[in-house]
Amino acid sequence: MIDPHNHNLGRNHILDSLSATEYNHLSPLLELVALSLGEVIYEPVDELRYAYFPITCIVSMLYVMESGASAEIAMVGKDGIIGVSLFMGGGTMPNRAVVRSAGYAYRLRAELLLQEFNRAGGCRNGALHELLLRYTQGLITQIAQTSVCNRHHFVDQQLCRWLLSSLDRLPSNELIITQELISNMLGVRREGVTEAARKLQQAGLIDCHRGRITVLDRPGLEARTCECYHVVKTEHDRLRLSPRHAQLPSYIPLYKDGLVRSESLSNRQA
Amino acid sequence: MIDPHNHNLGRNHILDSLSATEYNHLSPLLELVALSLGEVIYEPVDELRYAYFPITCIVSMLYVMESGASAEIAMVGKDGIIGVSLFMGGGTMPNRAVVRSAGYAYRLRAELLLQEFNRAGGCRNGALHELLLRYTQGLITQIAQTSVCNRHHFVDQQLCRWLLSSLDRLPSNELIITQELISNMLGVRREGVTEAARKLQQAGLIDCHRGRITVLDRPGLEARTCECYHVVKTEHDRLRLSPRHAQLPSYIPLYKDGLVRSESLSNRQA
DNA sequence: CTCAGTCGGTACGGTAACGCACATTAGGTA
DNA sequence: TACCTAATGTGCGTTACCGTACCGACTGAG
Repeated sequence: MIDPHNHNLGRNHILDSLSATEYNHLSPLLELVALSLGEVIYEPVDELRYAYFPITCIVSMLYVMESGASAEIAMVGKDGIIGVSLFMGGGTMPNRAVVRSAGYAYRLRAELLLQEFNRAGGCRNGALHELLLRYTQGLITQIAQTSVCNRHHFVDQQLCRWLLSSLDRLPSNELIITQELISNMLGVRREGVTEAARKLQQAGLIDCHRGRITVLDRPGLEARTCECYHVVKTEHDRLRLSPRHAQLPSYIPLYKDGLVRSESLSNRQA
Repeated sequence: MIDPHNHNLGRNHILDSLSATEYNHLSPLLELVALSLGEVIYEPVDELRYAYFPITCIVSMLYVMESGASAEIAMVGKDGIIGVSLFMGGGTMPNRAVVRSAGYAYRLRAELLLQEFNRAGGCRNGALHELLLRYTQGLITQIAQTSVCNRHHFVDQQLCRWLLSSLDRLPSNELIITQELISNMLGVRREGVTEAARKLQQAGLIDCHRGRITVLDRPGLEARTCECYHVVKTEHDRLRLSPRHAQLPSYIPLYKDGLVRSESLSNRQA
């Protein structure tokens, strides 16, 4: 069995943020598992038996509509955990978690996660408690920004955002995924993704090849994506780094004089 | 000063779910405030000084883009709390919270909220801790479903969803809001809302009149809205009612054989 | 009452994305 | 090798929504 720690595959950010004492306490309980493309971690009504800490894989939370159409709600990789409903108290979530990039993850039995989550560190809650909640706040921002992006931005921009977000969670610059799959994540037509990808390829930013996308020019993608990517990334980094109370982000996109600025709700200017 | 408890204005669900002992401990710390339309509770980088428990008001969390365009991320009324970033650990959130329906709320100083949140009940976390986290999970579902709705559903359906969600948080069947404002929440053109509202009015479901919308036929709206409303409502009720581990919802919309059902990611059928 | 400003209704050309149909090509398999 | 399927590319009519413009009507202030 491989050990990701020795193979330089990168590790899970939440686990990495634990103190040595805490990690040593937890590590014998973790089980390394290989997750393959398409594997379903949970369905809408499933009570989770495990929480997953991805290392090299990426898992998508996605909602599948009655019509069969779908949309990705959030993606989780080495930055996070699958199974927030365990410690948030709901037990289940009305969406599906599916592996969309094969790789490794640690898994932890649900009851053990809860035990660690509720373990008091001194008179307060423990480190894992704080880490998980802070990650979940970042997840909220990711979901919210996806919503905004769905509303206002072009497929081209959304594809850039999606590629960049994926890249941030992968060890290389290569994505193993078909355009059809991406279209299911973005909730658009497959042809729309093809069209957008063609533009990026013509601009020399990516190379598409039968279920494999190689990113050639990351800064180029960053220049083409919408603000949504940056908002989520900045917030994510802020929440990851700040141990207790986060410092303000250097990127402050919202102090435009838009809708509902101060007193009046109706002072909108473009 | 009015006391909402005596005026039958309804109360805040989170506070209501506390035991008598816990509520009595908290209640002297709560301050009743009147919030007026357009008031901004927090801006993206604001450290919150108070958490707000709406009673009769509705507060929207909305993101305002660089261009000035906006989109509502979630709405919070008597069902919830404004200020999740306080106990989730991030301190701030990259969006704006603004009062979009005037009314009353209790507010609680941030440090007192945190104190209560972290207060252990026996060997475990306290009731408020659990209530707040469970509410936050519902909030996640609300945000996620808004994202899905933005992607896939018509403005007509979204307007129905929005009206119904608002209605659930209001004491009467009357909304005091302009169509322009609604368009800012939904992130669409004002004319789009006018058009959709006209259809609903012609169908006899609502009555629009200069910044005032009266809902005449709630079931009619429910029949016209998309699944998104029901998903959020069902999940919300489930999370509110279940004290520890939630029972399964009676409404299970996701067991269609859509995308990424079991093994294969690419077995999509409409 | 008068007037100004807000709010809502209507129209029209433009366009991003859709639904569908079909051609092409790469890669694995017999 | 030949074949078959999955993956990608392309075209075309349709449509929901956009941007803009303009107008009528209601409301509240003076």
